[in-house]
Amino acid sequence: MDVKGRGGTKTSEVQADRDNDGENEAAEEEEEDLRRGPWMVEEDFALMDYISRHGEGRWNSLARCAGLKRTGKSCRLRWLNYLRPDVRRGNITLEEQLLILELHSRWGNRWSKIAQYLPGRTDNEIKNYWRTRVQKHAKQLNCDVNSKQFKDAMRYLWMPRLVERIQASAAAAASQPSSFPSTSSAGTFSRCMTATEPTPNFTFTPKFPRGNATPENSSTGASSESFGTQFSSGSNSLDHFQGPAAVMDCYQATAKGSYPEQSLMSSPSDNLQSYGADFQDNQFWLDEFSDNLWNSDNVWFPQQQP
DNA sequence: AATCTCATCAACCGCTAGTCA
DNA sequence: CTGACTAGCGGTTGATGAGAT
Repeated sequence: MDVKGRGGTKTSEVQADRDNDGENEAAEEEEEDLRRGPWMVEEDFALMDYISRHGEGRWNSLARCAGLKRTGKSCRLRWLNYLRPDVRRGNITLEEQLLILELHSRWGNRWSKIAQYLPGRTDNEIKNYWRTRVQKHAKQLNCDVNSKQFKDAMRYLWMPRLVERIQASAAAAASQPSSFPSTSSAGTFSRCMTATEPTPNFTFTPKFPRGNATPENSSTGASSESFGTQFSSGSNSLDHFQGPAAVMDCYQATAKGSYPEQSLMSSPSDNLQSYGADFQDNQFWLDEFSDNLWNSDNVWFPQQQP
């Protein structure tokens, strides 16, 4: 990582950036104490050790007290994106892809909000996924990622295809004599998860959201009982969001040309009924797109790695 | 074997909103 | 009310590794 030699401590962290473009000597004097770039193992240990003893707190003072020559901002980011015990590493699963697509269509680039519904995943990770996979493909198709065409393609082609793959994986897993240990999660989503993760070498204990606070209007938030129940436990801003299983139901129905009685989306302007009409309008374009889609599965559905 | 290209992702930046004295 | 400070968000950058040439 490039060390630009800008920034500073405490107030100067932001202020130095804004005021002097690295020419303020006082700020520079302060910042020479600060480390930037990749974290060293010792730093990670120091941060983890401090948080395990004292918990998270005010990040700037935490950084100082832990003896870290880092900004509080940097410590916070390192903890949230990498060191937190419940951070989930590894490939984004098909189910997670489906959720990301669905939630992004609903909320746009609200990465942290989307991340709340993918326990263990960070906003950064989801954002990276979107940029590297989704935007890349939009680019290949010469259409804007925010265009109606691309969104329709996602909804009518990519997402149903994801559902197919999830089902296929689930079926394959079911036919195998328990070669994978069952996870603690119940429900459609978690059943599928085992199929795409041959080596689940982590203990998945989702916290919701961000590991501690009350989940968005959920009373069952900290429970690790079930992916599914967590998703369906919210009620406020998610409205009638039914969780991954409902997402899958919707797209199964859509793929078959029928629509569920209860829309996944609560907004009248954003429900599957209207998608049906839109679908007719865009049939021609989607047909072409579909060809492209089937010919580039490796882009849409990169191989899961062990 | 060397070099180039591309994809990925950790870490940074700027900005905004919230909190508190 | 105001200003200082902090936390958190979304956008961007750059290091790195893998695959292609």
